[in-house]
Amino acid sequence: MDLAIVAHAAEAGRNAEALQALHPSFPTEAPPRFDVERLARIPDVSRETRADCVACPLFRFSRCGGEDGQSASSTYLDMSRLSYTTHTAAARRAIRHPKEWSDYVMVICSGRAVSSITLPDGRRQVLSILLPGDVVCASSLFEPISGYAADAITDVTYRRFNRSEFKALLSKNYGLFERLAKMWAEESERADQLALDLGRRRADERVARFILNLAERLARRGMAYGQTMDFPLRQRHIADATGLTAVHVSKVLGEFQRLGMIKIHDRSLTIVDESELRRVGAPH
Amino acid sequence: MDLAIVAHAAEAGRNAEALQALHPSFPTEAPPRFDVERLARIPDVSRETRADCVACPLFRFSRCGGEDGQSASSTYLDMSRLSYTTHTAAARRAIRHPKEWSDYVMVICSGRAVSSITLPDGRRQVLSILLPGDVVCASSLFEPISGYAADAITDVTYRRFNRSEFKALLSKNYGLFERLAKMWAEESERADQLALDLGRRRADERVARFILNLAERLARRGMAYGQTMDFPLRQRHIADATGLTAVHVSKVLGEFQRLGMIKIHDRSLTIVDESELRRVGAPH
DNA sequence: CGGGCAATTGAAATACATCAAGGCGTGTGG
DNA sequence: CCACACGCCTTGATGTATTTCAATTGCCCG
Repeated sequence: MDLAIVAHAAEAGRNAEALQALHPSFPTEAPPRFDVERLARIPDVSRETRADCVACPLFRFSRCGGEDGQSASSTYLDMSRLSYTTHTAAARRAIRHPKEWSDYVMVICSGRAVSSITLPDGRRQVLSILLPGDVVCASSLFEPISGYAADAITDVTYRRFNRSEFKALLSKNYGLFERLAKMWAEESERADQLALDLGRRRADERVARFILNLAERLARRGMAYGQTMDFPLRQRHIADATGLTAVHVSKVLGEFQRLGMIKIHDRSLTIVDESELRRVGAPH
Repeated sequence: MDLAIVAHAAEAGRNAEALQALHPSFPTEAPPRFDVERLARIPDVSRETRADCVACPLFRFSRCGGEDGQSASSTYLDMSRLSYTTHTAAARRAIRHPKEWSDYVMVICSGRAVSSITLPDGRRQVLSILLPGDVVCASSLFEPISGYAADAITDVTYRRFNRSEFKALLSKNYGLFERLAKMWAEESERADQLALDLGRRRADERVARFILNLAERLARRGMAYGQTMDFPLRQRHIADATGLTAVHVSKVLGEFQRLGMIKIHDRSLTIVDESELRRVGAPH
């Protein structure tokens, strides 16, 4: 779930040096591809934004007054009042423990993570791959929740916002609520599609769709280089996301590569034959 | 998703006879078990409510100022301004077509229905069994959506509310928004649990949990008679809800009955050995 | 009475899991 | 710097849960 606006807007009006100190890894997340024309199309915001914000993925990939034409200026300014703290988690460490009932909402700033549910016997379902700008657990925006784990895949930086502050802001700002409602709808659809995938699609379809989905989400953030993307995921992650075993994922991926549909190399993935991948990814 | 409050509150302040004319099937949904003590605990609302509202499941099963102690009075009154129309759908007919982009939000009043997504090749995933008080498609509360079907299992009555009216009301009423946020959290959790079930549980676990979930939802509405509940579902519905085939569902249900865990007879289901069913339903 | 949907049951097929072994890269401690 | 352990990926053999196919029955409804 993109709540990029929350995290980004908090950034506005703060000191660039301080930000650099807080999370030096920020600018390295994606190659700096400053799209000046696009920025110019974003009303109000661009004029008030510091250079470091432009490099911040939470800004660049937000739909905060972006292309979709939402009126964002007032929302944007209001949200800058939210306070946050910035944290890091090393690769393979927990960002959020399943039993936690936290008063905070967490947003990923850089790196990759997974959110998942695990059964006592170890079976695990990952609900989503978390990318920069994603809220760690969407339903935690309004209520403290438990039962969800979030784990860093790569080194991750994230920010914690105070939930009650956020809600207080929300109560005064219907525009923000509108955006949230849209996000809810998207989030629900993603969850429903996941159920469809897990309940009714075969292994190769699931894996193909998983890759395509990830590619699209990255592309939307400008984090894809042509048909190539960073791919730090272990096959275990893919397996838990698609409801398969890691062994079977290995076989499916191997087959995809043998058929020339994708290429995986050195922690990056290239979609070679997109149309074929889409065909396997099957009936929309 | 319970949005009972929406449907019920719309009922307030209207004429009892007119209501009876509009949906004569209302009182027949559940045996009239008027819990006077419980009603007395609901602040404000009970005093202003007509007799027919008490019989209305949208009221009786709503959490509209109910036990959970939410302050509901102002919300309740505001919502009575929403207008609606009442409709019926015969068993096995569509309530909502997948391609529909409707300006309305639909709430089930009586009967049972399913909401589902279907692939071009016919594979179908049911996302939820709709009970009285449920919003037909939660994410349609804020945005028109498509791709979701809703079909009546039994004869169904439902109401259509105007989305923009609802949103307008919402914009003026933060209390209502709070309730919605809680609903969102619950809805998300249900979706996530569904993913876990479909991705990581075996057939018998899925079926057991499906039954237990349904029983609990019905019990919460006072629509269970001891351990027995109406069970108009076809095995095809269970199959599509659990990601299995109807044939396999038949085998699992047969086994459950042979083991004395449940009894299915004459479109009703009795949980005979609840603890065993829970054991099979497996690690919480 | 006929026809279609629903449920049951058994036999065969298959998709995926489980088990097991080997290789490769990487970090780590001697 | 080497040895070693460990996580990760691959591949083949085997096992099994679930699907598919098919035949039978009962039931409801026209």
